[in-house]
Amino acid sequence: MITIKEIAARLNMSTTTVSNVIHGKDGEVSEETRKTVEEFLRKVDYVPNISARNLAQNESKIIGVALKAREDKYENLIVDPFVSELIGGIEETVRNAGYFMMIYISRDTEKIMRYVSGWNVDGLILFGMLDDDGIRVSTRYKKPIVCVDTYSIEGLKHFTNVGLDDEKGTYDMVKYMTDQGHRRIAFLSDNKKGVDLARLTGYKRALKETGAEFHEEDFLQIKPAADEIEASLEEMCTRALKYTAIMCVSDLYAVTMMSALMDRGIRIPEGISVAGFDDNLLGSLYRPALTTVHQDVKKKGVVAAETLLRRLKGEETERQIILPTRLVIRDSVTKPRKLALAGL
Amino acid sequence: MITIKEIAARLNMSTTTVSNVIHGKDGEVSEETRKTVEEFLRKVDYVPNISARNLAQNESKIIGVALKAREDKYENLIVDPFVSELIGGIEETVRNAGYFMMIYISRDTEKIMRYVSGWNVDGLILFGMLDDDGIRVSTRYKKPIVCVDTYSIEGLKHFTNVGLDDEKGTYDMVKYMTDQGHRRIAFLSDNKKGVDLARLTGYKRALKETGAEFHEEDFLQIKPAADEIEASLEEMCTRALKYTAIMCVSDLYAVTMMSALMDRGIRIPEGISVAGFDDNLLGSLYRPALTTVHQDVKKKGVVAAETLLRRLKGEETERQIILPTRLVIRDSVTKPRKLALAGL
DNA sequence: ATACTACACAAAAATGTATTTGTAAAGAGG
DNA sequence: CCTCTTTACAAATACATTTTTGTGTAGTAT
Repeated sequence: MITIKEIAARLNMSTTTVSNVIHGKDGEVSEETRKTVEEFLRKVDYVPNISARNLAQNESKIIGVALKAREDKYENLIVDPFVSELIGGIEETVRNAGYFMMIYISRDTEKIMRYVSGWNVDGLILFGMLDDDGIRVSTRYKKPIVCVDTYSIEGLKHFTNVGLDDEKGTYDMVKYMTDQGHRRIAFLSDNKKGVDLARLTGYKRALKETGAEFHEEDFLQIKPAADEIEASLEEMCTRALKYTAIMCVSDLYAVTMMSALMDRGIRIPEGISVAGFDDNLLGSLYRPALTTVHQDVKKKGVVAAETLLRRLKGEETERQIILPTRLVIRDSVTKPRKLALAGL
Repeated sequence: MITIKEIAARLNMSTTTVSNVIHGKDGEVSEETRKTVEEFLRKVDYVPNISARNLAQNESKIIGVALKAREDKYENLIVDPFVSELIGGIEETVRNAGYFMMIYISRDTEKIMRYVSGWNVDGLILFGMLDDDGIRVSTRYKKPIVCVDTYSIEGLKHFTNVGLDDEKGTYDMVKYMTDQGHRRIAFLSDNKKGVDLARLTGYKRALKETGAEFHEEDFLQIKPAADEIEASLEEMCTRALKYTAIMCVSDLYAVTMMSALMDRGIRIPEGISVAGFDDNLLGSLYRPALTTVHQDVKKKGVVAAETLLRRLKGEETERQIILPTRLVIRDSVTKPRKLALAGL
């Protein structure tokens, strides 16, 4: 790779002049030499060394995306459709602004932050990082941070968050179900933290408005780990018979559940109605097509990145940006059947 | 961020000594000073500046992943399940070897290669880049390149390729179908290039062995662009009636097709058998569960990355690495029905 | 006692930029 | 004609490392 220095030498001028041409500092350089240099640059196909530039300017033009891996889910987070769509949105935005995206995945937040400092990353987008440990580590980092989908109280104090009105999402959907006549509605998820908790809360609120009461047993806790999923599904299906509808915390679980139910001879939606949350390809291609709560994941990434970029330009930004949800009515929810186990 | 220089100043020693401790060059430094330095390093939480290191060593510890975006598919490539799984495999491998992954997506190969040189990327993984233009640009880059799934003759001359036995994959599946008694089998894809061509070839070969002849009309060309997909699906479904089975070039298309057919009252597999290729989550969760050709996409990424890393260590590697496929028999293919339009 | 070697560290150079400071030459204003 | 400013460029410095070369001291061999 040819360097600015070498170019300067070959043209018998100083690096300053070449650098000035490259940065289009007109007025600092005569029309004639500008042309000479520009022509030469094109001829030798000059590309500036970014490491050197970073060093000289003390900025990296890198946006870091830090993902804390969870034990039980996918062994590799990027494969999660949510994550890949999110990253897609970030990448596109960041790239168009002349930045690069660098992804860090680990369970070890310390390690993540070492990379981040090592590369002198200009700004950081956090996903799934904000447990107590993650917050402690992240606050040490003195550059702009935006996090996605965090409900950590402590985290919200420190960082800008881009999230979703999760609570309203499930509220609207469960309201839609109760309007259809459903009264016995279960909620299926694998945990009760963060996003899942918010969705659970919306479900409870809508349920309460019908006068129905939430019992702990209405929470179907699925175990997604590969060695437990089959047994878990078996249990879910038996317990599901007591309900006319299931509100699932994600499309993935909704589709998984529908398949498990159909495998056991239960028809969807005639037997049980099932609703999802996210609005993936998965649910739209499935038959019956999934009734679900739409969120624009890519946009989440775009907004997170845009917000970060604005912070990098010195602008102040909102502390919380909440994206809206929207009901997508398809075929997996209908009016309730008579209860299979009537009288329960 | 504290620098080596500052540390040296504070401890009244030279940067050389600190650097030697950091790099564990025993024998170059006394036991005592080593301890002093190590302790101090820990205390101030020193992290080396990677840009500076890159500059000094003329290596970046970055593995670039270059993806040439296609017009008609997803607006953002990372969202493609294949791509995200591939990237997942690469990221994991590369990270464990102490490298970083940097993704470049563009339709403009020139632009991609400018980034690559700018960052002084140590090695490159190419996907979908090797059209004529891409090859011209890529061969200018003088560091190791590994490409994934390329069938470009010219490309194979220049670079190591990690691919799949696509031809055998469809061959095996179509053989399985003909063994079940199918004779009229269509092939569904959106193009006839590269991977798709190889899969088409395998299909033709298996077909030929039954004595059946391939007619151009047996190739169902789907148009996946958002504004054409509906009309295209309508056409596909009508044309599909002349067959007892469809070999689809991907799980995504298989599932899309199954839904379209079922929406028109055709039962799968009783009405028409459908087979896919890739073995996604999509197909395994669908009902009827998709009979498909399995490939290990993540492994493709891992192998590509490993091969590249070996090249970086100076090892010679094979020019072509072909991963195997495997039939996954589920529920979407069964023995043929009587032909709906018998006598055609 | 002299020369050589090993040790432990320091000083300096190099990596490729950007930026700051410096400097001739030309032109303008009085 | 002298001073001041502008123009167009050059030289030097800084960025944080790594690497090469240098140096003083102590120990060892002759």
